[in-house]
Parts: sequence; C-alpha cells; structure tokens
Amino acid sequence: MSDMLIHAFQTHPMFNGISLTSCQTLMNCLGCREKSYKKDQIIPASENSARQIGIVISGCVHTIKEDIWGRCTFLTYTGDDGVFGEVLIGENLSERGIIFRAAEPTTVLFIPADRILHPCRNSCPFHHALSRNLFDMISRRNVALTEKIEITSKSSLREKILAYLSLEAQKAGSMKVTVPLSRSEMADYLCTNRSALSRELANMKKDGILDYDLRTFHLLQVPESK
Amino acid sequence: MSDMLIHAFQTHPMFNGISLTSCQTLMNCLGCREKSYKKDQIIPASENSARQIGIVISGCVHTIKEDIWGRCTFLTYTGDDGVFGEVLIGENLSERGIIFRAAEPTTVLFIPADRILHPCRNSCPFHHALSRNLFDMISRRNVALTEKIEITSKSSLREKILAYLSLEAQKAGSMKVTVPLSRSEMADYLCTNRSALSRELANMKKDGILDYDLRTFHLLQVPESK
DNA sequence: CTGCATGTGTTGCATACGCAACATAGTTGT
DNA sequence: ACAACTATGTTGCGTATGCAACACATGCAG
Repeated sequence: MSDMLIHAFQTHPMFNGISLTSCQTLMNCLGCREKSYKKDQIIPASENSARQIGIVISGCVHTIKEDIWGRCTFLTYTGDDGVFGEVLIGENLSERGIIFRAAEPTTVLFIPADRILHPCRNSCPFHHALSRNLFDMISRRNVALTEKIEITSKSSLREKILAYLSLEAQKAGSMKVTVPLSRSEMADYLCTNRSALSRELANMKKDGILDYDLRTFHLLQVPESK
Repeated sequence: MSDMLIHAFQTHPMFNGISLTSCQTLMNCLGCREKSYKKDQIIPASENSARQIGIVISGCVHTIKEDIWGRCTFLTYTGDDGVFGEVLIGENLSERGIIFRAAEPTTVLFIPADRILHPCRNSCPFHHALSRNLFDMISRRNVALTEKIEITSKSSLREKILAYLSLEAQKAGSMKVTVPLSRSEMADYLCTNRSALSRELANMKKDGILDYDLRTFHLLQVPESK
C-alpha cells in the first residue's frame, strides 16, 4: 500500500474513527481500487458500471455540468480530503451531464457505493463508521449548499454581503470576523463581480454599517430592514 | 397506532421497502415519538437534547433562518412525505439559527438520528432500509440544491432561464417540457421577478430560441455562446 | 349576468450593478 | 533597485432588470 494511501487513511474524513490497522482489511473487504489520472483527464462516472464513490487522495477533481446543448459550466472542485460522486449513488443519473475531470495530476480511491451502505456478511467493525462518515460529509455539504442559496437569493448586493457576513459572524461567534476568501473569490461566491463588491463595501462603510480592512470585517449595527 | 401513521408508513419514502407488519416493532425499537403542533408553533430543533429526524405525517413545516440581527428568512418548506432536520445530523448546529415552524396544524414523527445510523443489537431487518432511505433523501435534496445553485448563479436572466429549461429538458429527455411551476413560482426559483421573467421569455421567443405557451416550453435551437 | 380572484403578459421609469479601465500597494524573484 | 505579478480600491458608462401599474383572460360564486 502506498504512502499516499496511508496518509489518506490517517487524515481523510471518510476514514474518521477507523484505525490504520484495519485499513488493509477494509481495502479488501470493500473492493477499493486506487487509480491515477493525468491533468485534464476525464474520470469515468462509474467504472465497471458499478456506482463508485471517489475519494481524492491527492490532486484535485473538478465537477462539471454539461447542458443539453453541450455547453459546460464549472460546478465545484474537490481537493484532497474531499469526496465526489457521493450524492449520485441513489440516482440513475450518470446521464445527467455530470462530468468529473482531474484538474491536475490526481489519485483517486474508488469505493463501490453498495459496499458502504450494505453491511458485509463479516460485519466488519468499520462498516458502520464508514456509512456514518459518508452521512456526515453529505450533510455538511447540504448545509453549505443551503447557506449559499440563502445568501445568493437575496435581491440586493448589500443584502447578500450582510447575509454572508452574518453567517460568518454566527460561525465565529463574534461581530468581528476574518473571512477565508479573497475579494475576487468572495465576489464569485456572492454571484457578483469584484468591483461591484468593493464599491458596495465602501458604501456600507460610509453608511456606518460595518468596518473592514482587507479580509477582516467588523459588523457595527443592525442594518435597517429591507 | 393512528390511521395517519399507518398511511405514512405506506407512502412515505422514509419507509420505502419496509413492510407494514414491521412498523410497530420499528416504532418501539427506534423510540419514535409522534407529536402534533398547532399552526405557527415552533418545533424545537432537538427535543430531549437528542438529535431527531422529523418526518412530516401531515401538515407542513417551514424551515426558517434567523441571522445574527434576528431577521428571519424563509428557507424551504417540508410538506407531508417530507423530512426535516436531516441536514443537522452531522453538525452541532442547532445554534446556527435554523428554526422549524408548523405552517399549519401538523403532525410529526420523530426518530432519533443515532438509532437510524447505528444498527441496533437485535439487528432488525429494517435498519438497513431506513438508513438507505435516509441517504437517498438527503442525496436527492443535495442534487436539487446543487441544481438550484447552478441555475441561479448564471449572470443574466436569459442564461438562468436556459439553464432551468435545459435541466428540465434533460430530466424529461425531450426538448419539449411542461414545467411544474407557475410564472411567479418560476420567477422566485430563478431569483428574479415575474414581469422581468415574462419580458425575457417574450424576447427569447422573438429571437427564435424557444417557443412556449403557459407552462409548456419548446427549446428550438442552441443559443449562441455567452 | 356581475363581481371578485388568480394567472399571465406588457410597458415606462429609475437604478443597481456588470464591465472595463486605471490607480495604488504589497510581494517575489533577479 | 527594478520588473512583474497579484490583491484591492475607484470611477464612468451603459444596460439589464426590479418595480409598479395596467391590461387581458379564465374560472368561480352569487
């Protein structure tokens, strides 16, 4: 077993609570396969026609959506310690135009989906941990998606900014937060553009709603209701 | 056991593949509780401090988000045959300002989350079905949320409309689709307003991109790239 | 029939915001 | 020290679109 794989076992959230000593057994029991891809190579949605969950051991996988006219849009990226394909398990939807592509040289560990959800007849102790971890990851993504929708569905840019900063402040438990995004990334996240974001932030500072410097924001007062 | 509950067992996706004869055993084994709420009553996120999954037996539950200034926004609704609270399983986030409220007289069946994920020591046969069903429901919601983000993050209204109709067409497997939303609902979904939507649809018809009558749309040609 | 409610289409106006272009500061490499 | 690059802020312009107001059709109740 490669060093990279061992490292993944120790750090990847999918293997949370599973001891390193079980990992060889686990690999065999689940029928995992490790596979490497070159940059820009397409990762087939389901190799061997069995549904797989892909665990990114190293590198980065982009999830891309192709519409009925063949036009592609970038959906998300999955760095190492990430998982892809997990929500598609219950769906007969490899035909829905979802494409996975290695954004850089990437190694993936595939686990057959049904082996995670079905307990095996040896009832290996890690089965339960695996399915629990899978639930956790999907749930977390679910929360993240809901947050993003909550934010971007505000009608004005100012409301979007406030929703975003309010959420970050709630997470931080403080009215003063340092956000993990650069201005351009924040603009992308809020579905606006960088200059408009800068402009509106300046307006809000002028209006006394908040103060900021680079990535650090300080929420000052309740904004008047929309 | 109430008639309503029996009906839920027979129709709710959470009990897919579980025979009606198991349901009394299931209720006991899982420690389910049935509870009713009046209109506008708040449903505590976790009764008894144990995390619960709420299954809407009848009525409707609204999920509401409260920001740090106490301003509330409507997130989603969960009608009967729905589930709420499931995204919170992996998170210690009852403190994140998510509120559940009965939108009308509502009956809810609570199932402790850990009893679904952990196999019980009797290893009742339905445990596996339950966790599989829960997984499916969460995944489906995840896909729905991703779709919504994919659509609403387009920069122009025309692109949003095309993304939405493209997705519906993909689902229907046809360039001709009848959408399940009224104009106002569609406008809400696309994060725009009804008149702007009507206007842009008229423009697109004029440009020969599509044809439509009320809820039926016909995609005619590849729109030029943005 | 009349009146009211609902769903949809149309249009004029004002403006928030996308976009492009430029300015400034910090960082890195040579 | 200089160039090159990146991150952020600023500003002017044009327009897409939010909003409000009105028109029209359908259906339902009395």
